[in-house]
Amino acid sequence: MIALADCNTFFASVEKVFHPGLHGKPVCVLSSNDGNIVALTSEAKALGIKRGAPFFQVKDIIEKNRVAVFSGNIMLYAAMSKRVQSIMKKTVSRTETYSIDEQFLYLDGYERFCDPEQLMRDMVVKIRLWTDIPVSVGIARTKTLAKVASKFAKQYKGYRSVCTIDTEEKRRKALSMFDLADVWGIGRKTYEKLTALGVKTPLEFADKPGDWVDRHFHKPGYQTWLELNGIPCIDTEEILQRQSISTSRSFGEMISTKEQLKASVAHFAASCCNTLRSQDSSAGSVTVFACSNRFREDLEQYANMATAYLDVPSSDTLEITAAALSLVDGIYRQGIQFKKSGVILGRIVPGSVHHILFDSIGNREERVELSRTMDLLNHRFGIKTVGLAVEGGKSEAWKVRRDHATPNYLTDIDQLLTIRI
DNA sequence: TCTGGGGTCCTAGGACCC
DNA sequence: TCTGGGGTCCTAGGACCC
Repeated sequence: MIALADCNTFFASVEKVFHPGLHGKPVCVLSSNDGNIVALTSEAKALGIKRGAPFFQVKDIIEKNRVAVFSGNIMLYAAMSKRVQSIMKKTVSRTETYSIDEQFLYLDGYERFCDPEQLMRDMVVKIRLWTDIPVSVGIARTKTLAKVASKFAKQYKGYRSVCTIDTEEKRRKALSMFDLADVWGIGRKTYEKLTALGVKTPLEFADKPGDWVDRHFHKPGYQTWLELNGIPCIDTEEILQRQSISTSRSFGEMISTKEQLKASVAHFAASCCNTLRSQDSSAGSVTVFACSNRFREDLEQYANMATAYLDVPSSDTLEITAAALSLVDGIYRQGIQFKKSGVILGRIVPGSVHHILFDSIGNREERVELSRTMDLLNHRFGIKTVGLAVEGGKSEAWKVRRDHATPNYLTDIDQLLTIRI
């Protein structure tokens, strides 16, 4: 059996930990640039606010109902996620991190000396006590069914945070009641296609013949079908090395000069390189993209991207930034109001330094050491204590807007929570 | 006025090989 | 005038996830 432990409305729950007065009140967390709603409590949902909605479109509801609003603070959420994860990892020996707020826990063997459901229930209580984060757990034979179970655990208080699908009867009942569009692996397109084919519930889908599913939905749909029928097939291996690393942002204000675009790209390239080195790896390709504001129909639309391949995989900020900047020359266009740009590093391989026989760069060790020293200074004295001059000053127009930010309570000694008595 | 970011996997089709 | 078959690798784009 496998369990999925899911933090309830995670980002909003973290904000509530540090703002205890918000208990039982509507809370929303915003995406980068305060653009969209990315997390919201049930109280906020009850007001008609939907996940993904642009902030400006629901501003009236938010102000009228005094909904608490926070700019997303991913550093804070990642730090809290680690604390929650560490409790889960101490509870079960084999776990797998699926996302910032979800963890799979392998329960095979535990039934020999305890009740797995009780084990999970005790874990949920402990997490609540130690971190104040509410968690729901679903237990079943496959990951997809465990996801279904966790939604039931969240939805119905009677389960006391843990729901188990361990019999054929429970599986069929759960799938007959579950919303087809909420099944893991069934997105908008697949849902539309299934509906058009007359399939209305996950149970009807699971009861279709396998070759019918394979013909219409190929491998991904077939895997979901197997999992819904209790046959595990979604890979359980931990992904040790990421295949790409990217940084991109929508700008606070649109920009039009090549210098500004280059400053943003240099900034994102440096950020990608930092991630690259932090996991002791190198990249073999650099992709740069930039585009205009797709919502402004009155302006000329433009989007372009370009990729450079490095002779030797590298994690050197100077080399990768230089490659990224020369790509900007190819995709920049005068007269375009740019709204977003980004850098994607690909062909990731282990190791920070690589060599070939005939190398145009002779001192790779020293150059990566220079980059590492910059990482160290920025870590010790704050982000962007040192950087490349081409990244520009602190108040660039392309910087994001964060009007409702919570401090980094857990990761910055200067931003600890202050309590007045 | 204001509309997110970071990933993975699959597939079709083109380029290339013998 | 007639112009194959089988295979691999790579890439772009789509679909999906949180």
